[in-house]
Amino acid sequence: MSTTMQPIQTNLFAQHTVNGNYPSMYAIVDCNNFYCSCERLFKPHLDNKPVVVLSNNDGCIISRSDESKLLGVDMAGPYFLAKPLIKKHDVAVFSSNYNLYGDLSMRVMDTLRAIIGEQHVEVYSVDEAFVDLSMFPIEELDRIARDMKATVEQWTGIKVSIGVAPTKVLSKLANRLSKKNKEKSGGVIVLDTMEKIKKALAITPVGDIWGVGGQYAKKLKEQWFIDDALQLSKMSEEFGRLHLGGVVGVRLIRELNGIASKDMQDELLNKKMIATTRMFGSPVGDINDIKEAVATYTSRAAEKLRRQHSAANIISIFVVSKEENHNATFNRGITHSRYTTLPTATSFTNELIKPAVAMVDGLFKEGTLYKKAGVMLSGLVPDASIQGNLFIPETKNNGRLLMDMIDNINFSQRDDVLKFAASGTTRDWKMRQELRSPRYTTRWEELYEVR
DNA sequence: TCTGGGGTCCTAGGACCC
DNA sequence: TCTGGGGTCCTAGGACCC
Repeated sequence: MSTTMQPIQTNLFAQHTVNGNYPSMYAIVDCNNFYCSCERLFKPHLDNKPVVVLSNNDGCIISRSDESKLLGVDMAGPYFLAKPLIKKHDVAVFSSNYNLYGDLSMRVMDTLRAIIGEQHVEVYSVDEAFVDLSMFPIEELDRIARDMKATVEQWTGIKVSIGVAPTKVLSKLANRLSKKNKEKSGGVIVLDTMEKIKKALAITPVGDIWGVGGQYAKKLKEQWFIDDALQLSKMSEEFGRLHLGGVVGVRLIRELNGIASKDMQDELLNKKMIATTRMFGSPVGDINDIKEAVATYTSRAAEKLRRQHSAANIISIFVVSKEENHNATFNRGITHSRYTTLPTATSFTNELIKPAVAMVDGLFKEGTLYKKAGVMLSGLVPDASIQGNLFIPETKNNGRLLMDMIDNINFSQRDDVLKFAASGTTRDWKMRQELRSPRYTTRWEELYEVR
């Protein structure tokens, strides 16, 4: 081997830089402990106090403030296991309040769009957005990122961390490091030289790379002794193809080497699948309760469907039974599912509820307890009944008007004021949400009072 | 007693068609 | 005596994400 041989990423960077600059630079803007921050925004007395937010049904912990993390409260751990610790340290606990989080998320994203321009912002999740900064000179990026952070925090009250790098995977890596050492980074890390990138890769465990989950991390360590991101970055693209999910793995290796392989995506306006699934508040053994739940989830899914002006060709439902011979560590239950291909694509709640409820009969077993059910709509196509279509009988168009009316009323109330009879009215199966905070920003009667 | 919900992308393999 | 090959669609399942 000749001594002039360079590590592979050196060569790749050399090929893909222009005048020493990188052709692309992405920022990931990530809200810190988002759900906890939202809860705190209206309860200033919780600043610097430990806070956690629970999943639906108060099952798992899905957001922790820094103080809770320090106390050792596990992420995604079951609430009941953490309860002693939470009690002992007087941690503030909230059921999730998605109306509130959705509204604050929108404000954060609108702020980013206002600063950088709509076309350069890609909303990635409720608390994260990629921002394309390729058009700015590289030496300006640190200042721009810090300005962005300060503005978002000032306008919305939500604290954010920012990572900037030539690819999305590297920007996520930078973002993670900025959070690990907030004092030093000030919540912003810019990886704008190869030296910085290498250093960052070397101190990132392979399982903390965006796109490497538990399965891959285990495999990489056990079979190839790959522990950190720098080691993985030196593997060939073919290695990625063979062992990390085909083209997904190839892209991952390239991104680690500074070659942007995940483009900015247009806002995903139309989903390809729509699901509404829930755990029950307590196990359910009555077929009529299951039918009510399925009908309700179908209504909700159909609303989502109409909101994106789609119609579904396929509806499937599933139920999860409580496992009888369960052991303590693995009690996930068994999933039973059915699907129906509809005669024509539809977005009408009543046309979807009928087959959905009918499928329950095929799945339900007397004497079994169920803990979860769900409805999925797929085979989505544009909704032909949206504009009055001459070739569709008039009754069909009336159906569309009825759906619009129901959606408008329900949307304005943000609740199920109008629903179909099949959804029932008792709802024994409803999820628990004992600890929900008021929906300050979306319900008039729950508005935050300033004194 | 008790462990969320809603998505994405990709691949393999079978069915079917010409 | 002897039975192709390529394309496309669909479904199941595995991985990942927040």
